Amino acid sequence: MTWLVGPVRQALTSTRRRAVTRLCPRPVAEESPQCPEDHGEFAAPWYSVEPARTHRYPDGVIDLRVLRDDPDRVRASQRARGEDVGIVDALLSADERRRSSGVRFDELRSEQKQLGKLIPKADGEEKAGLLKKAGELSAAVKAADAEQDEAAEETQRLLRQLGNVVYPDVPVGGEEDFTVRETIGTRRDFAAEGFEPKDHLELGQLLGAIDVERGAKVSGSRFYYLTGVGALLELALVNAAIAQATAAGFTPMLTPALVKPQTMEGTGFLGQAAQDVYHLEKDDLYLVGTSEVPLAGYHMDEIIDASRLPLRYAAFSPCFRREAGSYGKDTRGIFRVHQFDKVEMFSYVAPGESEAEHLRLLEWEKQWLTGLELPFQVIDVATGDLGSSAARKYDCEAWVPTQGKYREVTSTSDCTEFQSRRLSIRMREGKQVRPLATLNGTLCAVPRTIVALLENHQQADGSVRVPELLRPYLGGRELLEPVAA
RNA sequence: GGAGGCUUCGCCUAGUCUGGUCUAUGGCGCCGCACUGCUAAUGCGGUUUCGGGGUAACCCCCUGAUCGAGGGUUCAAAUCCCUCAGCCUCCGCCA
Repeated sequence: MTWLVGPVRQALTSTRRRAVTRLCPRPVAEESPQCPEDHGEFAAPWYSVEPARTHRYPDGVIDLRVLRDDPDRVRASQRARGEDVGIVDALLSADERRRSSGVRFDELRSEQKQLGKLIPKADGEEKAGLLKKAGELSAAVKAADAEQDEAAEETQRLLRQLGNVVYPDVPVGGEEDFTVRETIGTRRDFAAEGFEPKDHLELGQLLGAIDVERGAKVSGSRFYYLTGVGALLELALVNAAIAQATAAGFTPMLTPALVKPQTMEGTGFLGQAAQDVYHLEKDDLYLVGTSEVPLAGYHMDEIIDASRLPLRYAAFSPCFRREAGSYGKDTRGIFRVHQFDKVEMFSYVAPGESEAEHLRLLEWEKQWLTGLELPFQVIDVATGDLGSSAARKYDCEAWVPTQGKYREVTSTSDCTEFQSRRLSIRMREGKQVRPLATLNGTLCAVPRTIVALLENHQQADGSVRVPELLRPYLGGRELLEPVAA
């Protein structure tokens, strides 16, 4: 492992009070004595963290100054999402109150500080007089402080309720109002091939790959075991996905599955999605529904030098979902489950870069699904179906023959500055410090990918053809074959 | 789970006992300028983040907050008290 040194490092860290003191980047230059460890092939950047100071002023979805200047943009976004529009005016007035009470506090506090300097120098009667005055001033300062705090909290509370401002060209409407961007791959004609396709559960049982009965016995409905080739298939998928992501320059990560409320809240999962999140009350920790959460939290309260962007991480993690709003939906098999594993991509980029990065994430997803030889379509998800953090979302939906439908297997969201503002993640560019953009995208959500693979690659005899991409990860196996009952 | 130590504006650090002179010291790093034929060296200046106000806007100016977080005592808190978090050391328990 070698290091960038000298002028290159200087160029990377050219700002005044830079966030990065040392880098351990991938390109090879010459030996440096500074890094104590060899990070190997997948070196994560090694750097000292510049913590962002916490502060009591509101920081939410958008810059309050932007809101003041162009409230109509936010109103339009809320309307498109089908969410509260009146909140914008409540927010504007709370902000007004916050600023005016802030001015009062500042003036009083300034006076108090000046007065405080005179006291130790004074004696006798003069001192008594000053103390009396200072006492009165102190009470006034406390009152003004409380008022300011109250107004700031109210502003914060309202600000946090706003969804991300959607892009103006996102299709408006509900779940069914998406637009199809493109359709890729060819759907098989099972009638022409002369057999009735089996669904993924039947196939999974034939192959000895999926056991939902025992999943239910041990853990309840929507739990399952992957057994035999099913278990091997997951490991193959995960390894192949990590390999693709790593080749594309992502840093592979294994992340915590339990996070603090602050992290969960900052990523936007405790708003409309809260009912879908598992909470461990005793410890006040949340089980993540996606590694997007720990990946977004990774740089929480940090300032990242612009030269280090984009930062790309690919995490493998378990995901937990209560599926509270989906009783009765997709109850058969492993399409919708409470626990599954997923390889997720996550990017930190400069705000102006987010749309381009979003398309890149989509391309990587398409590359993955194409490699698995699955027929799928790409949709631009409608405003009403976006998570609160997303300004736009593209889903890839794989064809599921036995359902006669395209079903979501990957999803990529451009969260613009939503998460970085809430988690206080910023970038330093020259003298400027400002929020950056975060994006996430599924590479491989294991159970759904298995559903699509089994159904699309099944043969008449119940065996399943392994796409070439996966063969090296399955010991060269070309076919998954039924096991004797 | 128990005991102790630590946490200061990139990094290291002074300051905490004895509250006000802290506008938080010094070093390193970095930025700018000067000087030397380049680099180096030296000198001088600068170097947290966030809010608000002034400004058409930038530079800039004024002002407030920020010494792990929150609360308390006080005219006044880096400094005293309480709660919590994180890190380190030791003990116990446990994959």
